[in-house]
Amino acid sequence: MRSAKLSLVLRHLRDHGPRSRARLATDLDLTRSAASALVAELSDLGLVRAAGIERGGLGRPGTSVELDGATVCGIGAELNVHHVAALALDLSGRVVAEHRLGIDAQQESVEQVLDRLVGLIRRTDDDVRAAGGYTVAATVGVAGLIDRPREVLTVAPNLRWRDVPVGAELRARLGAPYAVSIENEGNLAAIAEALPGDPNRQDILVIFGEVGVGGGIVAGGRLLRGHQGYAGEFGHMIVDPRGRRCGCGRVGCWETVSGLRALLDAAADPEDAVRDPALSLDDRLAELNRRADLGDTRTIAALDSVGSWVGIGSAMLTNALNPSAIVLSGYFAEIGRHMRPAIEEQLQAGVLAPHAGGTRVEFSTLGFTAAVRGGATVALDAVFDDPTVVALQRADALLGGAR
Amino acid sequence: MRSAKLSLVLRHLRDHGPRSRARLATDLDLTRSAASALVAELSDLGLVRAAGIERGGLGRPGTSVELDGATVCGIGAELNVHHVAALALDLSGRVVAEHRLGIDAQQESVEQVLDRLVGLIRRTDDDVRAAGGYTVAATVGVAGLIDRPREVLTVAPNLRWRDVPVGAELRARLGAPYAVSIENEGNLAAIAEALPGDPNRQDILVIFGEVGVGGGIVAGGRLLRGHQGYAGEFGHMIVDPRGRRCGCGRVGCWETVSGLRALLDAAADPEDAVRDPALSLDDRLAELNRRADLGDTRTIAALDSVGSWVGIGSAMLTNALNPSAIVLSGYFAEIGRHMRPAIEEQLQAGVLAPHAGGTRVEFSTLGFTAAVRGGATVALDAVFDDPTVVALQRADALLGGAR
DNA sequence: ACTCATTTGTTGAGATGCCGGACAAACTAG
DNA sequence: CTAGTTTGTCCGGCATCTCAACAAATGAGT
Repeated sequence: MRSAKLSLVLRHLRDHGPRSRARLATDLDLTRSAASALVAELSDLGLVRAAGIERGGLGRPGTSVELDGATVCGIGAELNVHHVAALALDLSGRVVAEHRLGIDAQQESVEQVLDRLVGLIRRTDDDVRAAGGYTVAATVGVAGLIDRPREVLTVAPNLRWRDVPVGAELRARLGAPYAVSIENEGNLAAIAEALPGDPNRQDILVIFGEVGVGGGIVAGGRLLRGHQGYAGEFGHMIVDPRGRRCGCGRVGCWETVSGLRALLDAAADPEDAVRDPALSLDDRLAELNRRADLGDTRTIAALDSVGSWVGIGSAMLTNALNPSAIVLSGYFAEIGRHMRPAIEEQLQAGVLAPHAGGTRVEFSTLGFTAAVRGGATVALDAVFDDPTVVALQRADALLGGAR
Repeated sequence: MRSAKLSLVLRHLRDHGPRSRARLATDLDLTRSAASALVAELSDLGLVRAAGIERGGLGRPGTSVELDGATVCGIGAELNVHHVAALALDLSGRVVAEHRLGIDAQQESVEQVLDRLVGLIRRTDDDVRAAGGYTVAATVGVAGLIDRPREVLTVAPNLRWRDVPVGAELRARLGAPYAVSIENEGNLAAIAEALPGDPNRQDILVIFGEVGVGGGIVAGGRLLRGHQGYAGEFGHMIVDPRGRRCGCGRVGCWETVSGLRALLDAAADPEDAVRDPALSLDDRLAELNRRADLGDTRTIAALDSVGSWVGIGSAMLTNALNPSAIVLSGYFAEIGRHMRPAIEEQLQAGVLAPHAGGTRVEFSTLGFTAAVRGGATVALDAVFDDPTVVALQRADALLGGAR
C-alpha cells in the first residue's frame, strides 16, 4: 500500500523525468502534502535527490526532484557463444561499470564458462562498490531456452548445452547478497528497447539477428514470457518448408533465410573476405554496407532477398501482435538501412490492417549491449516495484561486506 | 485505494470460489478484521452474500461468502455476417438472458443491422431488469478490425463495411445509462476461454475458425490487444505464398488452407450436400464427422491436410508466444478431434522447445457463444476493477428508469 | 457429558497515512 | 514596489488498517 505509492512516484520520475513535488501531485492525482511525504521517504531511502530549481514559470519556482543514481545499481549479464559480458546500470540509467570477454563456449566446459561469467559479474559488483554504491540484483541473459519456473537452461543449440541449472549454479558460485535470476537473451534485448515512458515503445516486437535469429515481445510495456518462458523464439518459425536445413535439425526455419549466414552466402563467394569468420563482424558488415552504397548489384540483390524474408516473418508476427514498432537489432541494425525497402514492402503486402496497422520499422541503437542493458533493467525493477526493499538491501550490503 | 482492496477480494472470490472471511484473510494476507470489513462493504454493495456454513474442520466453522449474482449483470453482444446475438451474464457467471437473430449483413444496410443489434441488446437489458437486476456495461464484438483508440470499425471484409464508428452509433441508438464498448470478435472469444483462476488458461492462444480464421491471445490472464487493437488476425498470416488467393486480396493466407472452405473443398465434390451453403453448418459438419468415423478415405485425407496447416500456423505462433494451451474454437471444435493427430504432429515438428514447449491442444466447449460470453466478461470487468462503481450505477438504474 | 483446544467472526483501541485547508516562501508581471 | 501566482510544509480530521481481546461454535479427549 505504502510501497505501491512510492513505486508509483519512482516510476513516474523514471518515465517522465525530473519534476517538482507539485507537478508530481497533479500528474499522479495526489495532494501536494502526500507527494511531499512520499518524496521525503524516497529521499531517506537514497533513491531520489533535489535536482535544481525550475525557473521560468509564474509563481514560486519548484524544486525539481530526480532519481538519485549514485547508490543503487542493477547488474545485467550475458552468456553467449562468443562472449560473456556484464554491465551495471544505476537507477537513472547511467552505465556504472561494463566488462566484456571473448570466449568460445563450444571449446570450453560448462564450468569454465560459468566461472568466467561469475568473474565478470564479481568485477562489475566490485566497481559498483568502489563507486560508492551497491547491487540490488543481477539478471543473466542466456542464448537458449530458459524454463522459467525451474530456472533451467533447457536447450541451447548454439552453446551446445542441455538442461543446465544456470540459475542455481551462478547463485552457488557468486554467494552474493543480491538476487540472481536468468532470462532468455532475446527477451532481455526486447526489454532494453522498450524505453520507459515512450508511448511508441510499449507494444513492440524486437527481432535480434546474428547467426541465429531471436527476439522478444513487449506488450503493454511488459515482457511477454509465455507459459514457461519460451516466448520470442522467432528464428525457428518455419517459413519456407522447401528451403534449407537449419542448425536445429528442421527445414526452412526463418533464421535460415534471414540470419547472418543467409546474407553472407547470398552476397559473396566462399573465398570472399566478408565470409571469413576470422575477421571481425563489424568490419565485414561495414564492407557490405560500402558495396551496397557503391551500387554493387549482387550485394543489393542479397540484401533485398534477405530483407524480403525478414519482412515476410515480420508481417506474420504483426498480424498476430499489432505492435507499434518492429525494432531490428543485432546485425540488422548495422546493415538494415539497405533492407528497409524490402522489409516495408513485405510488411505492407502481408499485413491485413491498412498501412500495416501503423507498425513502424525501426533499428536498434543499442548495439551489442542490448541484452545486458535489459538485464540490468530487470534487476532494477525490484526497486521500482517496491522501493522499500533497498532499506533491507542497504543494511545487508553495509553489514555483510564479506561474502 | 479502498476500491483496490475490494477489487482484490471480489476477484479472489471469482477466481477461487466461495470461502470464509478467515480464509480470505490468510489467502490475501489481510487481518481477519480487514477481511470482515471488506466483505461487509461488498455485501452492502450487493456484490456478495452468505453461502452457507463450512463444516468439517477443527474449531468454529466459517460462514462461506460467495459472489451474489442476482443483481449485477454485464451484457456481451456480437455483430457477425450471418447473425447478431446478445447475452447477459451475472457476477457469478450465470447466463441471465440470451438472444440470437439470423441476418445477412451483406444484404442489409449498416443502419438496419445496427438497429437489429440494438433491439437485441435492449431486449436483453429488459430481461435483466425483469429478473430484478441491472446492467453495468455492454461490450460488442464485431467481425472486423477495431481501431480501439478511435472506437471505429476500420475494415470488415466479410461484412463489407469500412470505417464505421460502431461505438458511437450504438451509444447514440441505445442512449443507455451503462457504458458501451466495442472489441474484435476473436479477442472476445479468447477472453471467454481464459477461465479465471485456472492456471492452465492464463497464457493461451485461441484460434477461431469459420469461413475466416481469427482469434486472440491471452498473456498472463490479460488480453493482448496490440498497439491499435488489431492483434489476433491470425487468418491473414501468409503461410503458403504459392497457394490460393484469399478474400482479402492476398495469396496464401492461413485461412485459405485452414478455413472451413478449404476443408469442404478438399473433402467433397461441388455437388456434394456437405458443400451446400443452404444446409445448416452443424449438419454438414456432423456428416463429415460421420464419414470420418466410418473411415472414408477422402474425408480423412482432407482433415489430415487441413489439420497439418492448422498445426503449421499454430507452431509458428507457439514459437513466438509459448502458450500453455492452444484452444481451437468455431468449426474446429466440432470436427477437430479428427484433426488432432495432424495438428499435434506439426506442432511437435515445428516448435523449437522440447515437447512443443508443453503447449497442449484443446477444443473449445463454448460453441457459438464464445464471443458474447467474452463480451459480458469484459463488461463485468468494470465491477471487478472497481466494485464501488455499482453504488453509482445502482442509483442511476433505479432513478433513471426512463431512457 | 463435560472440558479443553481450536478456529471464526466481531469489536474497540491505537497507529498510520491521506486529504483539506491554512500559511509562509519565492518568484513574475505590471 | 505591489499584487497575483505557485510551491512546499504544517496541522487537524477522517478513513483504514493492525493488534489484541473476546464471545461463539465446533471437534477431540477423557
